[in-house]
Amino acid sequence: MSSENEQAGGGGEGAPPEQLALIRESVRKAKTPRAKPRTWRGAALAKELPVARVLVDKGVLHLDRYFDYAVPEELDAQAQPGVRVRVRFGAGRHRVREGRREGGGLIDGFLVERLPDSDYSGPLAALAQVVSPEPVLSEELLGLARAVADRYAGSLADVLQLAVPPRNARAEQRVSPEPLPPPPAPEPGSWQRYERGAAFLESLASGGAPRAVWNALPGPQWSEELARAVAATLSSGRGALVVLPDGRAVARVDAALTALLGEGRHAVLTADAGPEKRYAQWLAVRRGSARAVIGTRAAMFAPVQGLGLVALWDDGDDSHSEQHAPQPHAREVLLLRAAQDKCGFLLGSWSCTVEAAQLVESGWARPLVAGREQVRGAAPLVRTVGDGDLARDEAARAARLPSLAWQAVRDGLRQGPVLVQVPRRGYVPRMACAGCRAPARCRHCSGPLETRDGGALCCGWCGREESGWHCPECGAFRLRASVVGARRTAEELGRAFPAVPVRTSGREHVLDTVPGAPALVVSTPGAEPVAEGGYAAALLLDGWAMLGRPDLRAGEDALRRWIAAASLVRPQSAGGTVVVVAEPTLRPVQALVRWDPVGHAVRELAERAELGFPPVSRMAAVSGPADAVADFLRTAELPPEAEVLGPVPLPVPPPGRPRRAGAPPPGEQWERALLRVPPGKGAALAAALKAAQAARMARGSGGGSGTGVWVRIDPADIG
DNA sequence: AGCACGCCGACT
DNA sequence: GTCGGCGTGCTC
Repeated sequence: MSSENEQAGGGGEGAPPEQLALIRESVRKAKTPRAKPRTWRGAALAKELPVARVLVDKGVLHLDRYFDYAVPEELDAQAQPGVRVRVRFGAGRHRVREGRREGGGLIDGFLVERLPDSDYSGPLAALAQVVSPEPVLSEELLGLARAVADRYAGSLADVLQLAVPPRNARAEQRVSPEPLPPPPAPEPGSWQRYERGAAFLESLASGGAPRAVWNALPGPQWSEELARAVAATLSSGRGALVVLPDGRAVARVDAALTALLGEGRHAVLTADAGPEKRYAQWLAVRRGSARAVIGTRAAMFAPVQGLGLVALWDDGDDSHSEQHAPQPHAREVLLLRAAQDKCGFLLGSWSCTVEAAQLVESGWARPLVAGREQVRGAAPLVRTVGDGDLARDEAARAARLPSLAWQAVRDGLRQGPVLVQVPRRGYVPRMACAGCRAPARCRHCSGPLETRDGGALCCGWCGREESGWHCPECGAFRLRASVVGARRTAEELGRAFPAVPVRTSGREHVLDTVPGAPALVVSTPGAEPVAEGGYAAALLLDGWAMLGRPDLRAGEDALRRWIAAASLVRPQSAGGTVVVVAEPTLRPVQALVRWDPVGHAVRELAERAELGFPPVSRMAAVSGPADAVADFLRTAELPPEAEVLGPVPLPVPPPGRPRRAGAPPPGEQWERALLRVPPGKGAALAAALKAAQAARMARGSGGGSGTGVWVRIDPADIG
């Protein structure tokens, strides 16, 4: 889709006569919709399809369209759709010296299409170079990138930067191995534990495109189950793609696939391989020598040939959110991909996100769940204890542990390793009702209430001050901020069991596995090692920190992390016990006890719909210096349904801390407005934001730097 | 982003 | 007259 420019480029008094002639000619020709391609003299053009439509590789939004170039005869053979090219681009090149155009820089681009003529009325510049004959940008990949750019109000070039790895000549030179013939369809194996598990595999194996939200049973079988889904898809002669949250998960599925299918059928795409190896793997996938791909989020764009299945494990893990503009989420990208390629879709997790529940609720995907007796057979016993109930035991008091928790650890250590989950530092507490601990929300827009510097209670979304707050749940008038200090508890715990080794796993040093012998394993959420034979018990100490985060997902996230830890514990029948120290009446705590993450997500979804929260409504955040945000909101032509919340001041980041994308530079005061649209209007909102951003950029209020604003669709941390 | 075009004020 | 200020708009 290239926008027609009716005016001739350049022109004016200073132009050389040759150019004036061309301008006059093009003005005359402007009435004819399709002009014959003309270029500056001297160049012999390709005889067939002499026009190349090029996507210029610049992330700037107002350049987010195609430009036509003439194909010189000598580049005719190489200039195929999908190849990387270099072109001269930039104004001020309407100078002719020695019969050749010059000026403007050489920039990279992708050749999108070859055409018989151009709808551009001016003279075309010629392609400067075909960088390599490798057609890296297929029609499918371009279509996907376009859809992702639209969904996230980003530029196509930005998305392509995520989707196509940088070229490496040596990797391109390597010969990719011949593809292996499809393997036989696998046995359903442990998929039989799920009500529709075997049918799901059969559908994949027979060329179908089933779409499922899979609530995985606790335990280590998930990676093998994913491998079987991949094998079933391969057996139908199609390709499969699995996106995983981190390197440890990739290693597990890699091992499971190798065990099931041997080497050579799947490629592993992770960021930690060097650029050459990464590109070589990517090329092997594109060339069809590996039909199955597993990897971390960058693999979501992998150019798998004849895609039959896209799968995602644990979509609630925030590492599935891309860090680079426009920050697409792997789940959303794979959704777009499944829709575009009409392939199977599998979203698996031990837990369940609200988005996953919505896919089932809307009828787009079917639930893939196990019966209650299977769940009971696989899950540990979960017990809760409020943090008021302190033990009488001296050592337990030192560790500030309730007696039930203390007993669980002591008993567990007789049988094997015991996992202790402690919160990560840096969780911001939010305001909650002092009586029932329900989160305090704004009565106008349901945003989270926060205390400002002056001590006044304000909404974090719309900025309205709240003076007469009382709890709508229980009627109490007092608020409390959540506080934590459980890391110390874990240290005390280690001191209380001096005979037992203490291992720690956390951000800096993550343990992959621990032996089955008695040990205290202290870990932050997400870093829990797998224990051989499963943990005998787990103690989840971070209730308040997890539930107190100023985030919409606090409840869902807490449940997901608890479930992830508890899934590493032996089943109840083998003595596995989990104790969670948190208020037993809270919804996520109850969901853990009943082991019902799906039910929790469904209820949460209903509540979000009622309150106008994402993912039912779609939200976007616009942040930047106050005047820039105000200007953006004034000039943007938002859809009529759009609701503007705020802007409110963002916290000023203290100096010295590394700056996050979209966050103010240290010491600077920024504001943020939230935009909200009802279901079905997300695309319109994204389009409006993209247009407004493009208009601002063209006016020179550059994006990212200077007086620009950041636009983020589906913002995280929105209270 | 660059970079030229173009329409206004000070200058040889 | 014309040199050059930077405001505006385009880049095939």
